[in-house]
Amino acid sequence: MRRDVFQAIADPTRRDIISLIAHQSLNLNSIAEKFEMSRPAISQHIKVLKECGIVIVNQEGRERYCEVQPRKLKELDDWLEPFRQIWESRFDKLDNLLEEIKSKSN
Amino acid sequence: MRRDVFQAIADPTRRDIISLIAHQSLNLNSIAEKFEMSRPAISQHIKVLKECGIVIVNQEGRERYCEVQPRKLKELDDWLEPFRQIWESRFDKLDNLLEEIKSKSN
DNA sequence: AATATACGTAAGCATTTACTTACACAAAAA
DNA sequence: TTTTTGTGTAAGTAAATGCTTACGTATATT
Repeated sequence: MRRDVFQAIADPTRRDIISLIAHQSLNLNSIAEKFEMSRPAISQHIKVLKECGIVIVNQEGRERYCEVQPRKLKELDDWLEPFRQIWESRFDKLDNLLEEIKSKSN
Repeated sequence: MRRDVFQAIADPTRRDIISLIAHQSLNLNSIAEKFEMSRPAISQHIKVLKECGIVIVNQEGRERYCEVQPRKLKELDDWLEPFRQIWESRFDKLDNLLEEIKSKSN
């Protein structure tokens, strides 16, 4: 089973979970409350996020607090780096301008 | 069928294709040559990349040149932005340092 | 005109994914 | 001690994914 950051963030629910707990750890039930799917479904998503290192789980009593490891998301940023240089280049900015002009004429 | 940038880059072959043609457009057969899977498999990957806007295809005679649209990858960058602020923060850098020290002691 | 090349796409198939319900179990509360 | 709460996990399932081989078709070459 592939279990990397790219595969983990491919699912929109998992992206929402990451955003939800980015600034404050939440226990599993609190997370699950925010979604319209079953608790076990969320539990399985957390498992994926945990296995690829995006989330770590801190047990406190019977509760499990899920905490994001933002550094792990830097792997995505690193992959993007070479492309960032391209879209920030002058030529790509020109493309952007032309695209804007075209969309305004519609 | 979901067809977004996140899902598109989840597949390692597709990421390799993007990297391969990032700086120079290539026609489909030239791309397929670089991989150990069949041409139709690559064709289907290109279709996904095309449908989500990462790649555009320019036909020249019977050849189809595949060109990356780096701007599209900026959607990823945009999603990452709020997390970038976290991993660049002082606290996360401290975490990083502690992590480094820990790994050196092994 | 016949052949070769560069594709796209359909059909089939094994595997993975994203859920569900049902159940088990440890920790906390009563 | 019994019950409630917070959770993980197993089993089942429908749909999606990533491939393959087979075939069709437009463009170029001979």
